Amino acid sequence: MSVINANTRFNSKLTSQCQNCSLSALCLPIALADEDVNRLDQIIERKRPLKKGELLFRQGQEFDSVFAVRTGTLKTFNITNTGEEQITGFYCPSELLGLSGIDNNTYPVSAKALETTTVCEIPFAHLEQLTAQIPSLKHQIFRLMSRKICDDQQMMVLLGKKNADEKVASFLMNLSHRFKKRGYSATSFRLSMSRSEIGNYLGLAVETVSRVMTRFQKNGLIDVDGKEITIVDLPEMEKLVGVVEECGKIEHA
Amino acid sequence: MSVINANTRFNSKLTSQCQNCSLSALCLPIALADEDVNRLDQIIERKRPLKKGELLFRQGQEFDSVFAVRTGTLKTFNITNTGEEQITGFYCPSELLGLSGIDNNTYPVSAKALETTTVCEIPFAHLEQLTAQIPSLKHQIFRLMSRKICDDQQMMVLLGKKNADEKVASFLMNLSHRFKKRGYSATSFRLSMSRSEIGNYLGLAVETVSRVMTRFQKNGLIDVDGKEITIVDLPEMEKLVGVVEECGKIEHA
DNA sequence: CGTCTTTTTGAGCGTTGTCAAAAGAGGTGG
DNA sequence: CCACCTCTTTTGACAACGCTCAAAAAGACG
Repeated sequence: MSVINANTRFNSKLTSQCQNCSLSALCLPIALADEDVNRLDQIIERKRPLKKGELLFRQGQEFDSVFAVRTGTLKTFNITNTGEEQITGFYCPSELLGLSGIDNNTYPVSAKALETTTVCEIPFAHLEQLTAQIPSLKHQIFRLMSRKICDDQQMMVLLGKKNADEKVASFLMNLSHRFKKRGYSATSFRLSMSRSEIGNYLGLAVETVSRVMTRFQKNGLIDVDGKEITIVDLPEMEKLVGVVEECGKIEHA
Repeated sequence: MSVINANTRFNSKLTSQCQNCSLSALCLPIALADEDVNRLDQIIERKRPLKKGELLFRQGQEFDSVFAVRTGTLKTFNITNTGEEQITGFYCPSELLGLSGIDNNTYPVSAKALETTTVCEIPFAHLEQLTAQIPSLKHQIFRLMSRKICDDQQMMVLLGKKNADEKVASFLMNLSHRFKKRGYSATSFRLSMSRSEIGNYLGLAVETVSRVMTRFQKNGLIDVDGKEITIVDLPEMEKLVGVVEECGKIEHA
């Protein structure tokens, strides 16, 4: 479980580029001119896949790059002084992680692959240079960071105000929305994280997560088969989510 | 309690400018050339003071500007679908708010003055233009947003993992650090928010906040006199804070 | 000085965490 | 391919932390 060398490229020539990447519409939801996409392409490094459990970067490590998930899932987490881990986020394909490292030039969290995962590495210094030439790229980065702030604040509402049922429902519906946006089923998907990781993330004990999910199934809200989740009663689940999810709900141009 | 007109300037010529502002070192912790500070100055509007309870901006309102607090304090909050408010942050002098509005071009939260408060309004479109001419300003904005992401994640750890004692201790120590950074006493300060607002922010009932503070006083950790707080046993308080506060602790250049 | 709000304090209850153990899933090697 | 081991998930019993309700005390404000 060592941090993989940031310089290790993986078959760079053969892997798809931004133009061909099915995620580009999500990853770059701006109308970049072809030449601009090319310029972006040139700074992006496509790394060898991470195996389950491998670290993409480590808390305290010098910040170099932000990463876009291509396939797989990652979690980011802190290690508290009592030695336990606190998960601060899960990252699905098309999503960007590492932005929190800009401030101190150090990653404040570690990022670990939950399954075999491929990412695009975007050296931030290069990206920042490029924003001087492509103003819309700059705006896009501002927006991505702003969005992250919104999302985290919704998470704060979840942690501070919601009970166990609402937390679990919100978590599942959040994943549902994210899968839907990527063109996957909004009602049927596979959890790449363990119950324990869900509980950790939601501020709940594992047992509580398990109990809530079982009860949801009994009540016909969802169907659980191990890590496979099917959302059966979408309206009722939405109702449980409750509080307005300002940032998550609104579709972005 | 209406939103004040964003165009209302307050005595713009007479109020201090960035060069003279005692907060500039915090507000602009970068070595901007004099001419650059001037350019920044020109886009900043200094608004008339907000009275306690007035809104600086309202959830759902179109995003125009970010704001730097000059004096006073603000809170940002969401209104949940059950009509209750969820406070997402408190803002002290030199701190910037409104960044979460960039993403949707809409403020996802409302901002309300907790006391008489003055702010500098920075129209974001102008600021963004200016970043094209001043790369270090652009970097500074990236850093500020990155910092906000770090801070919010620390807040997520607090809400998800800490008990009532640790939450209250963390809250007080966080304020202490912020006051210290601004040159005020780290051990003696005035809370501009009510117990109810603290509880709301920390995910605790008012009564719990009150009880914890009373107990802290009994145990010689702090001294409470209404809204006046004195931190008596700083090491013990730091110990209670517990988990590593990666972002908050490190001093920024 | 009276009224309204905020804060404090007390009592009792409920949700969720902890502990424990069984059941299930996944991985390894013979 | 099955047996075995380990890790994860589920389920149950119980306890505790923090919430709710209620009322008194202390401030704030006109």
